[in-house]
Amino acid sequence: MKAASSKPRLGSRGRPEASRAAILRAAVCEFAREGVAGARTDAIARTARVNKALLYYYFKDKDTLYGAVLDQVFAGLTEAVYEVLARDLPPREKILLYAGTHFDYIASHPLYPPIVQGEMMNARRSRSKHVERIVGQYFSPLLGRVAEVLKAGIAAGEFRPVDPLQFVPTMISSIVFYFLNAPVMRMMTGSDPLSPERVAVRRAAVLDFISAALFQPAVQKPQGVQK
Amino acid sequence: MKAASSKPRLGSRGRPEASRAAILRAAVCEFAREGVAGARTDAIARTARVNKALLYYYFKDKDTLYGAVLDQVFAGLTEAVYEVLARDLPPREKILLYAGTHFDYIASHPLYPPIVQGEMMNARRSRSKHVERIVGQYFSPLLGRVAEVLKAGIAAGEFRPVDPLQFVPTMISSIVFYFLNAPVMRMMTGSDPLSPERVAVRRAAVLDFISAALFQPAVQKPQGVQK
DNA sequence: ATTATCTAACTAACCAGTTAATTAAGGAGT
DNA sequence: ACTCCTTAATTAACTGGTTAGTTAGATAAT
Repeated sequence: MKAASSKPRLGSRGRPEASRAAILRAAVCEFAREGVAGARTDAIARTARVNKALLYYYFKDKDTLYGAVLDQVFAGLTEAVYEVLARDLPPREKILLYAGTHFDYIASHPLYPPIVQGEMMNARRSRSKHVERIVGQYFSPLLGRVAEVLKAGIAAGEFRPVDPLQFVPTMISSIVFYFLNAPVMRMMTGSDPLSPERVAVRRAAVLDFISAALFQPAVQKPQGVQK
Repeated sequence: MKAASSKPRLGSRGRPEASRAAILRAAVCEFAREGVAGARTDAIARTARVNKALLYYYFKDKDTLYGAVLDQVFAGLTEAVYEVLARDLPPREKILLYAGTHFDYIASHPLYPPIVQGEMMNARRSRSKHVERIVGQYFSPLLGRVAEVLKAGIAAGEFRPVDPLQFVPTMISSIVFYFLNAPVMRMMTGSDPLSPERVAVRRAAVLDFISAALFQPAVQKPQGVQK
């Protein structure tokens, strides 16, 4: 009775990190579904089974909470992806491994794409504060790392001479778009595009697309490629 | 003095279609920048230099106005793109012409991508009403048309045997993503990704990606491609 | 008793949508 | 050509529901 865990109903001092985490989790869900402008703090509090004032106890305001959500999203992705980018692998394998890892991370966190895309779109409204941080802290470094792999592959003659600044965004778009538009896809096909089978098919298609668009065709060194 | 045109300041009966059009134009801008939830009817009215009540005179409510904006966006794209899809051309030329036309339309209407993407993301909140219409009226038919071109090209042996349901979204994502993320790109590179030169570079890159990912490599019929 | 955690109830601002009045043009009668 | 009426176009000012954020206090662990 003295310790804890006898009260399933958290009184006034149920473990604090649990409350904080519940708020964050609920916020991820709400921001993903409704966007920054559409998200309601009351809804977040209700989902987290917590009084609304507690949001403001742990987070300065709605915008700060949103920032924390963004950090969680990007930190997770970055961690997953950097691990494989640090490995010592030939360019072909490395780029496919990176793409596959990025894909898998998103596939296992289906709430994240709308949050990321929502933030991308906030960037056009000057006051945004978060975008700048996200870009500097997560985006630019990631772009740089992947670009290096591309350059290495091009230098080795394994990749077609693409511009990394064009190719990396294209690659990422092919990974992310499917999940962003999954609801629309469901509407068109009737079946669930997020089912494991469909996701596996998409994964294969993405890697195939990247391979075909990037890898130098099998011919070793003919005269000149057609135009 | 009796006719019109002597009063630049619209009294109470300046040409009505002009007011309606001004509202729609302002709404496109506001919805593009702020999203459905973030858009403010007062802001639209202010931008259109019109009293807010006039929005409700011409459009039932905010959501109806949003629907009108969506229709304007998709009708324009559909018209531009269908024209080229109707032409009698070999698959390679047709698919590149389609992609180029789609790209050009978006490039010349930079406010549209955020609106489209915003609507895609609304689809996950069940009540949306618009999405269903948009998908049925514009999206599914377009996907079908482009898929036909792909199938023709595959049958003719000109294209790799891709799944149209995977490839078309990938293609569209490579076209659209650049414009969606232009603000972030500007942040990373410092220069303006929407300048005519940069857009031209992107256009070339997109068509190159599509060609490389889709077209059967020059070799006629070797044994087996390297898995 | 002090401090960290938590809540019910409140407030101030905001914002979609309404109302009732105003303005001008077209016509109908004279 | 002049008054009166009707109707389309337009607005200033208001309303009521919603929502971000606050306050003052409660609860328990130390």
